[in-house]
This record gives sequence, C-alpha cells and structure tokens, in this order.
Amino acid sequence: MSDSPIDDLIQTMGLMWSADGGPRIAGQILGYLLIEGEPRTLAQMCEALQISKGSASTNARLLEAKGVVRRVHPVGSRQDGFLAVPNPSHSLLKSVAKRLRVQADEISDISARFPDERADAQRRIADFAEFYRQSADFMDEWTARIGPARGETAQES
Amino acid sequence: MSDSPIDDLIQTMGLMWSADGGPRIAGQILGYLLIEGEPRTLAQMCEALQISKGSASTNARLLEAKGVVRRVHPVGSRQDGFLAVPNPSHSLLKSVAKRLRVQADEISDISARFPDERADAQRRIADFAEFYRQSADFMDEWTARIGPARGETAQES
DNA sequence: CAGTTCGTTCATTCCGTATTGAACGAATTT
DNA sequence: AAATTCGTTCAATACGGAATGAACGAACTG
Repeated sequence: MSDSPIDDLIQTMGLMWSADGGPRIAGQILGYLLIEGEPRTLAQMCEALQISKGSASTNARLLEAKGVVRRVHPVGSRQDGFLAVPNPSHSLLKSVAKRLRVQADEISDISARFPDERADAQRRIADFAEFYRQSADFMDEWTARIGPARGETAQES
Repeated sequence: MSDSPIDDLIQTMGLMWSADGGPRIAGQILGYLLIEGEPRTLAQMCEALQISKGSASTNARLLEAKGVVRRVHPVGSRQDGFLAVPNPSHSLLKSVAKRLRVQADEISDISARFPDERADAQRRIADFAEFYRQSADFMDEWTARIGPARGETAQES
C-alpha cells in the first residue's frame, strides 16, 4: 500500500467525493487530473487508478457534465484527453444552486396541494422551501462575484 | 399507496435528503415534524412512517445533532418530544460550512507533503483547497446575514 | 423491589448503487 | 474491406451503509 502524498491525495479526494454522495471514483479521477495538470486519457486513468474502462468513461463524463473537467481532442491522437478545469468554483456552485432551486420548487408545489384545514402546516412548509430558494439565490450572487472559470465549457440544460 | 399531499411531502423530503447523501428516514422525519408543527414522540414517528424504533431514535438524534430538530421534555410525560426548528437555515449552513473547512484543511495538509519536484501540482491542489475554504467563508457570511434561527439549541463542537 | 416503559445500542439483514467486464458502434488504419 | 482502436452502454456483481429488531440500562411506577 503506497503512502505517497500523491496517492494519499487521490484517495482522500475519492473519500470526500463519496461523502458528498457521489461515486468515489469520480473524486479520484479529479484528484489525479488535478495533480497531473495536463490532459490524460481514459487508458491512463485505468492504469493509474486501477479501475475498469467503463468506470473511467462514466465518471469522467460525469465530471465533464459538472463542468469540473474538460475534454480535449489533441490533434494527431485518436484518444480523448481529460483536463481538470483550473477554477471549477463557477460550475460547481451553479450546479448546487440549480439543485436547491429544483428541490425548493418541488416542495412548494406539493405544499400548494395541502387541504385548507392544513393551512398552518402549509405555511411552515412554504417557509422551509423559501429557505432553499434564498440559498440558491445567494449562491448565484456569490457565483457572479467570483466570475466564471477560465476555460469553462459547461453545457447543462 | 396513499397519494395525499401530506404523504407525498414526507416521501419527497426523504428522497431529497437521501439525494444529499443522508439517510432517507431522516428526511421523512423532518417532513413529518414540519407538517405536525408540534412535538411528536418516537412512537408516533414509528406509527406514522412505519419504521422501526431503532431507526426513529437514530435518525431523530441525527437531526437533533444537525440542529434541525429540537428535543423537548414535556412535564408529565415520560417520552421525549421532537419538534422541527422553525428556521433551520442557521444550523444547516453552519454544518455545511464546517464540513467544507475540514475538507479544505485535509487537502492542503496533504499537498504540503508533496515533494519539491511536484511544486506545480502542489500549487494547483492548494488553489483547489482555497476554493473550498472560500466557500466555507461564503456560507458563514450568508449565515450571518440571515441571522440565527429562533429557538435554536445546537451544541456542535 | 418487581414490573413497566422509555431511549439507545449493536449485530444482522437488506437494499441501492457503484463498479465491473463484455458487447457494441463509430471512426480510423492498413 | 478487414482489422484495430477508440468511447459508450448495459446486464451482472460487489459493496457500503441504511434499516431492522432484539437486547440492554435507566428511569419511573405500582
């Protein structure tokens, strides 16, 4: 079991990412690309992280969708390259904000169907949803303040 | 399967909570208490949500630790009562901020051990950690703006 | 002080989903 | 056009942690 700081970081990033509810391998890939600094292929990820080709593809694409990783097509090479986005703050916060907003809408939609005799409960739920919505708003505000990441190409709906 | 808005909300809160990486039952309990508005016992949760006593106890205590739920001791009753905190924003954001800060520290600690020839990687990792730290700061700022929740009694370390 | 009624704990079971590996299509190469 | 070399997909598996329920201690009750 290697204990080099580099491996340690990759391992830790994996644990952190899975603690946040995501696939562990996605965090490991991000850590790996962050360390390497230059585009790496799926095959290189498989070799370095000892994972299957399927996992490498799926999780790299996941990170790409989140805007944390960018895919490049080096001329003269047939394989795709994956590169950690220098400053992923923008994409990361935006995706969190979006999720909060969806959850807020979902909750208030449901509470709108409450029967009249549950007006008090309806208000409490609405207040709760409002907190989610405010949090999303504030995230957007913060996102705007730090500005978009350099070299970002996120195309989420 | 009942489709009343009330049951629907409880179910949805459970799914949302688990989507954020937590136990589904915790979200369901929060939804239930949010709807009821008044203190409810573990036995009532078991009955309403069809869950075991152990789950009720464990998850209620989890919510209590997060400062989202408050425990009360009604005089004359031997059972504890659990009550949804009116405005949990403060506790919720604070716990998120704390986790971000822990993760940021963890990452920069590891990157500090990088060998000299990896100075460039070290800098990228440090930048990444800095983003986490900034996010935590940002959460605290947001927390301060909305002010502490009414009736809060969170005692996290 | 025996008998309840609580809340908590913990070994076990169960379930969701991450991971795998083989199969496939597309694009290249010889 | 056959043969490679890519990336993706998907059914099967493995694994981590959620949920259970029995056991336990503590606090009350009669």
